[in-house]
Amino acid sequence: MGTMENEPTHACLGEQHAENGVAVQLPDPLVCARTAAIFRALGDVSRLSLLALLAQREMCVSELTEKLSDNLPAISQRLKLLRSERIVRSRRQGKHVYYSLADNHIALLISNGLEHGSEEPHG
Amino acid sequence: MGTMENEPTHACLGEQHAENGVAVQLPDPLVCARTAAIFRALGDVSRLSLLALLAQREMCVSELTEKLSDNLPAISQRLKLLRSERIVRSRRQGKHVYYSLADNHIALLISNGLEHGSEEPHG
DNA sequence: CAATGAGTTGATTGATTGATGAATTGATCG
DNA sequence: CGATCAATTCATCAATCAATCAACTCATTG
Repeated sequence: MGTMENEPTHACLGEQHAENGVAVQLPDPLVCARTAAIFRALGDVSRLSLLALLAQREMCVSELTEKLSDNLPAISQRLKLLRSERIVRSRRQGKHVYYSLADNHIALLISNGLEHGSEEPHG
Repeated sequence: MGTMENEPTHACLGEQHAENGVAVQLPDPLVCARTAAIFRALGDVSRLSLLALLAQREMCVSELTEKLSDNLPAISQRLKLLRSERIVRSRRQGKHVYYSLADNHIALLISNGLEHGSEEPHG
């Protein structure tokens, strides 16, 4: 819109904000982007349910379909998205394609999240 | 399997899927829903950048606005959403409202995520 | 109590995104 | 090879979501 580039609408006029003397460092935009992408991928009930199963053991698409009482193309779509974010890995064996969590870091992220979700009293 | 209700489009016909003999337990839908909501809230670059700042120390809305070079209403909106998910807490002091991460569990979730996002080579 | 600065709320709009089902590929076996 | 089961891909449509800005609240100060 304006030629005024990036002018903040509001700001504490002239106030010094380092009240406690501790300077903060801006997060790396690239790191934030990658991390947010992962969180976004985990932030869907269907996908998270799927991952909660894969956190227990490797499973093929049809078994996931069966356990989640959903249709196979839907599961496959979700797995594709999760694989594009390197959250799951796939391995073909005959007619079946087996999926598992990509690494232990992801497994921890998921179990920590689920733990938090379990503990929450309510709201 | 009795009636036609909820018939999956595809399934491994008659195959036994517990090849390794380990039964999986379905995740609690309520836990999944709450956890997914938290992950979804973390899964946005603007919100995550904001949280990365709050992970360092408590800050008021204007300081966040300044550090993130954004406009105040936008920041406030994001904080509102994060507060509704109990990810941040707010505390008023005079004209200023100070925000911080809601609890240590959330702080860990965020720092673990960012750590993962830093390590990833790329693709 | 008027003025000002800090923050919130509400409504609208544009962009993402997830669900769905048909068509396609890949693999095994008779 | 042709049949069949497993899985992926593609395109469309509806629902969700984030940005934006004006209007409003709340607290302080002159």
